[in-house]
Amino acid sequence: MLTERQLEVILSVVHEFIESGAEVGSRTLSKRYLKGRSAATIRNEMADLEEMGYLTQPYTSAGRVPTTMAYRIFVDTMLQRLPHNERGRGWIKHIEAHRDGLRGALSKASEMLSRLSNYVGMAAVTQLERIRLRKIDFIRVDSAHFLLLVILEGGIVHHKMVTMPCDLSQDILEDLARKINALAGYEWNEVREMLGGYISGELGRYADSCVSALAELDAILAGERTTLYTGSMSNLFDVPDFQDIGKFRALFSILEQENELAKLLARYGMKDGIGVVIGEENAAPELRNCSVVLSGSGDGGTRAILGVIGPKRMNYERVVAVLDRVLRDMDGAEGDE
Amino acid sequence: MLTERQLEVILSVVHEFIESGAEVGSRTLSKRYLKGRSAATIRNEMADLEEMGYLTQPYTSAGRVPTTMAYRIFVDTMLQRLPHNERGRGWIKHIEAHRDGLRGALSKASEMLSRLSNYVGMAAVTQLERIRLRKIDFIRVDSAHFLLLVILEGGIVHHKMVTMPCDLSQDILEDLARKINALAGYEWNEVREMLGGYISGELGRYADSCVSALAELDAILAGERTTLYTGSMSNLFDVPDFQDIGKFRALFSILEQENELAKLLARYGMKDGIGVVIGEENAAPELRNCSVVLSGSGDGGTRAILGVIGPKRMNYERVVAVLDRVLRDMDGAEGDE
DNA sequence: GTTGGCACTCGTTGTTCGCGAGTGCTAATA
DNA sequence: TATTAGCACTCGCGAACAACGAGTGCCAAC
Repeated sequence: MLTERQLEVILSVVHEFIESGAEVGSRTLSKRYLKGRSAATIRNEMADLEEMGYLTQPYTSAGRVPTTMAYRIFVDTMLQRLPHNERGRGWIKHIEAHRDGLRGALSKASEMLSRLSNYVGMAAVTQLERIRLRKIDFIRVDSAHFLLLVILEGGIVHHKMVTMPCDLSQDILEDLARKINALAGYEWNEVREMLGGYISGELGRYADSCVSALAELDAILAGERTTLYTGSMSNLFDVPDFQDIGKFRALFSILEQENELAKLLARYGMKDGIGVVIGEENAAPELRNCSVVLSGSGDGGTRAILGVIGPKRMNYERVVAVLDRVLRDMDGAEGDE
Repeated sequence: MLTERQLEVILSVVHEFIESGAEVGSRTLSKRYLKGRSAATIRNEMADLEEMGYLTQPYTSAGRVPTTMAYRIFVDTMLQRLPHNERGRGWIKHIEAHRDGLRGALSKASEMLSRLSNYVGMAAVTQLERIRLRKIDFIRVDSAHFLLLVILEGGIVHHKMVTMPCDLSQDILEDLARKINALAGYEWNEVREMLGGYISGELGRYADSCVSALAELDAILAGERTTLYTGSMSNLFDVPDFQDIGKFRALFSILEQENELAKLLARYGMKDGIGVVIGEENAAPELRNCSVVLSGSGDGGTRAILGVIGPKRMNYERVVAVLDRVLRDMDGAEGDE
C-alpha cells in the first residue's frame, strides 16, 4: 500500500515530468512540491518507489521518470475528481443536424479535437450494423444497373450501384422497396434476418437480384463500421517527445493504418464516458510512447467514439476538458461553433 | 549554348547525385561516366557549368550538386526519349467499372501509385462541374426533408439531404425530377444555366425549394471539384532526403492541406500526358525540395489527374514508368489487379 | 585543349575533458 | 525513529581540438 506521502511524490513527479519533460530530481521536488521535506528525505522515498515500480532512472544517478504505473495513478486520481457525466448521448441528432451528414460530422469533430488539444483527434462510429433503418430505395439507372439507396437513422445515407442479373422495371423496383420499407425502424441486424426469409419466400424470381443487393448493403455497413477520421497529424511536429524521427514514425504508421486504429477504438470505446489508455496499456506496440484519451457514447447499439492521441506525457487535464467540450457541442443543437 | 560534353557532364552529375545523394566530385565523373577524360578536364567543365547556373557547391572545395536547371535538362531529355502516348482517356469507364465508385477508384489509384513508386501517390478529379448529368432524383424522407440524388457520368453519385421550405409530396417531387431529367446528357455547367430560367419560369411556387436545392448541388460539385486522395505518406520516412525533421515537416504540412495540393494539381494537370515539376518550379514554397510527377487526362471537360510527389532527387524514370503503368490499368477494362 | 601535380579548404569523425545535476551513503540531529 | 546535512561518486552533455580525406583551383608541362 502507498502512504500519503508516497502518493504525493508520485503525483508530483508525473506533474513535473509532464511539464518539463526532463528527469525529475529530489531537489526540484523538495523546492516546488513537498516544501516541508528536504531533498534527502525525498531521495529515500524515491528509492523506495523505484523498487515498487512507480519510477525509473534512465541511467545511474539521473533524476527519476514516472512509469506507466505512476501515470495510471495520476490519471485515475484526476478522473475521480471529475463529475461523472453522460455526455454525447445526442450524437445521432447531431449528425442529423449536420449539413454534411456522417462524414462531415465526424471529420469536423476530429478536426476540432485536433485544433483544441494540439494533438491528433479522432472520431469514429462503430457497430453501424446496429443502426435503425429509416428508408430504402431502388433507383433504376439503366437496363443493367440500379442504385441501391439506404437512409438510416440520423440521416445517414449510403448508396451502391448494383448490377442487375435481369432488367427490372422501375415499377417492380418500387414495389420491392415498398415491401422492404415495412421494416423501417428495426436495427439493420434485424432487418437482414427478416429479409432473409422474406426474399426466398415471397420474391420468387427476383430473389437473385435481392440477395446480391443485400450482400452489397451488408458490405457497405461492415466497411463503414469503422468510419474513422483523423485530424491534423502535423500537430505532432510540435510535440517535443516526437522530435526523434523513430518515435514519430512508429506513431505515424499506425495512424495511417485505419484498420488498426479502428480496432483500438472499438475495443476501448464500448463503455460510456471518458477513459485513458496509457503507453504499454495499448494493444498496439507502436503506441508504447503514446496515450489515448477516449470517450464512447451510445445507448448500447451503434456507438460514437471520440479520441485524442498524444504523447504519454500529454496534458491530460486539458485533453479531457477538450473532449468534454466537444461532447457538449454534440449534445447541444447545432454543433457548428 | 551547351556543348555536347557539357550536356554529358550535367546528365552525369544529376544521375550520380540521384543515386548517391552525395556531392559529385570530378574524380567520380572521370572514372564512371566520361571515361576518356581526366578529372582535371572535368573540373574545368564543372567550374564553367557552375558559372552558368547548372551546378552549385555547398561549400568551397566540395563536390558539385545539380541545380533545378540541371534537373530540368535531365528530365526533359528523359521525357523526350519516351513515346508520346495518350493514356488515361478511358478513366471515366474505369470509374464506372469500379466497385466503389469515384472515391474507391481514386483512393485505389493513389494507393497503387504510392506502393509502386515508394513515394506519395495522389489521384484527383478536377472540373467536376463539367461532367455530364445522367439522372437526378428527389426522394422524400419526411415532411421536412427530401434527399437530392444526382447520378453523373461514370456512375458518380452524390446526394444531399435538403430541408424543404414547405411539405412537397413525393408525386410533386417526381414530377420535378422528370422535368430536370430531360436535361440528362448535358454538362452540369449547362444544366445549371438552363435550370436557372426554367425554375423561375415554370415552377412557380416551388421555385424557392428548387433554388436552394440547386445551390446545394452546386456546392456539392464545387466541393467535390477537388476530390483528392493521397497515398501512404509513411513512405517518406524511408527517403533519405527527408530524414531531416524540418524538410519532412514542410512537405508533410502541405500534404495535409488538401486545398493547396488540389490547387497545384489543377494548375499543372490541364495539359495531357506526363509532366514533371521540379523543386522551386512549384508554386508552393514548401515543395522547394520536392518534385511532382503528374499526368492529366480527359477530353477537355472533367479531368483525371494522377501524381507522385517525392524528393527532388527521386528516381524519375521509375516514377514515370509507374505512372504509365497505372494509366494503362485505367484504360484496360477492370483495373483491379 | 588536356593532364598530372600540389597546396589548400573545409566538413566529418573521434577524442578528451570539465561541468553540473543528481544520486547513494553515512553520520549527526530532533 | 524519522529526518537532514554533507560528501564522494556517476554519468550525460557540450566544447574544444586534432587528424583525416575528399575535393578543389591553379599552374606548368605535354
